Amino acid sequence: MSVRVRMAPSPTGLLHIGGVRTFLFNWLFARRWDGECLLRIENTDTSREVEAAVDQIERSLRWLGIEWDGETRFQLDSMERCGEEARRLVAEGAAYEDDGAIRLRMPDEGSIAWDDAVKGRIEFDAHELEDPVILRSDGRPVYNFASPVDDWLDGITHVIRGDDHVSNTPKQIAVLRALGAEPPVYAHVPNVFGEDGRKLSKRHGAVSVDEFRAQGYVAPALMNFLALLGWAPDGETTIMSRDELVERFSLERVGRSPATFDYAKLDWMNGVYLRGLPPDAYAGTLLEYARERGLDWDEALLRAAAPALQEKIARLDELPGFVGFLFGDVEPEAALLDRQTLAAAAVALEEVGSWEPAAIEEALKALCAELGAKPRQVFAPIRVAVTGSKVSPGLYESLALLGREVTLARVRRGAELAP
RNA sequence: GCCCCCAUCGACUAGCGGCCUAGGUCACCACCCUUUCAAGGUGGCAGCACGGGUUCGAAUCCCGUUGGGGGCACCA
Repeated sequence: MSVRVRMAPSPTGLLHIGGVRTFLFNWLFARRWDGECLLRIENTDTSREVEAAVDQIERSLRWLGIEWDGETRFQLDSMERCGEEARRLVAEGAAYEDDGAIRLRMPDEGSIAWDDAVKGRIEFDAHELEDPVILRSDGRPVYNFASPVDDWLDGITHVIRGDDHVSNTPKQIAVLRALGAEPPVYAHVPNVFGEDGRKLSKRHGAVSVDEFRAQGYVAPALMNFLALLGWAPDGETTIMSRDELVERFSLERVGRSPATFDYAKLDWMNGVYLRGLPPDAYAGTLLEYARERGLDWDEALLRAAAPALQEKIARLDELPGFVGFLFGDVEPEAALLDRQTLAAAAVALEEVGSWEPAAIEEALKALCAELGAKPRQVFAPIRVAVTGSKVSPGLYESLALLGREVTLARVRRGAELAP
């Protein structure tokens, strides 16, 4: 039997990163076993809000590189079928009417148990299980009924979901058994926590895929990081491509204890991916990000600046801080400037023949010798005058990129501004 | 309150009875490199929650305690 799983988001709010991690495990598992991965929206109504949420979910998943098979499905579409099945169960005596609603008859004796693919055997005593409502008095199915019915109808073989569903599972198994269906394999993966050990929420930082994207994380890095949250192929490997993740993924190696989301490690990993990009792919990434952020920057200039940046930033949102000076005026802090150094620098730079990094370096080195000062002393005020910041890409490259005219103007202005 | 789950460095984890003097990665610290910031290099700090068992031998198995999480809807 081939594998078939489903990603089942509810269309409320933004797609949460914890949920995405669960979806990733589903997708990885399906790809690993050459199976199918469905996308089923667990909606109970159709509205503009739902539409927007579905759109956001699909966009986020696509951006991350998690694709699904076939059309997006909607739980709402099987509502009628759920009603029919519920009435069938009543007719068969497996369920009964109660105050207009329909309840499933749970066993009075024994227990309901299953071998969870990540948590091992889980057992619930029948005495603890009350007869759950499966159809509301208004005829709409309840989640714990609609979900297993859909799983059955869709031929789902493995239900991989957050472990907050553990206590729903006996009810769903009972539904399936009453229906005469074979329950799927269940795999309950631990949830992801924020740094304070509590549920990952907004105040910990980015939580939706859109936010991670806006902060300048790249999809392969985020995928790699997410995969390692609660799963590890061994004790050594950390950087893995999409293909490698697919190849090595297994449910058996998913941990049973919850993991904490570590933003610092994500930053590091994002830097690894950014640095590993081929030069033009890197430039393309910068460009795309700048456009998404609404920065109307000159393409050629940004591309030219890319190499000077690649070793510098771990997240794309550091971009404006590093190369913004190339695309707009700067306001240097006067206290960081030095009149004498800048005046001398202006003279030295005027004499540079061909305006390129090597020649600029030569001129500035000579200036250091002339002033009898360390490069760090001489370069600091120049950097501030030209880039408006104490931190920038390499000075020679920065000046070369900026051009002779603008550079000289800023150096001279810096000399005037200096105390 | 009842039920279920979980427990290795600050974080992610490897470990599935002897390869453990507990390994890797992030973070942190120190040093090196260095025009800033990074990147890189070298070294370092740091952990089996606690208490009982089982065993020749336990991070690994069992029980209890403590701590954390989740669930107890005509929500999903």
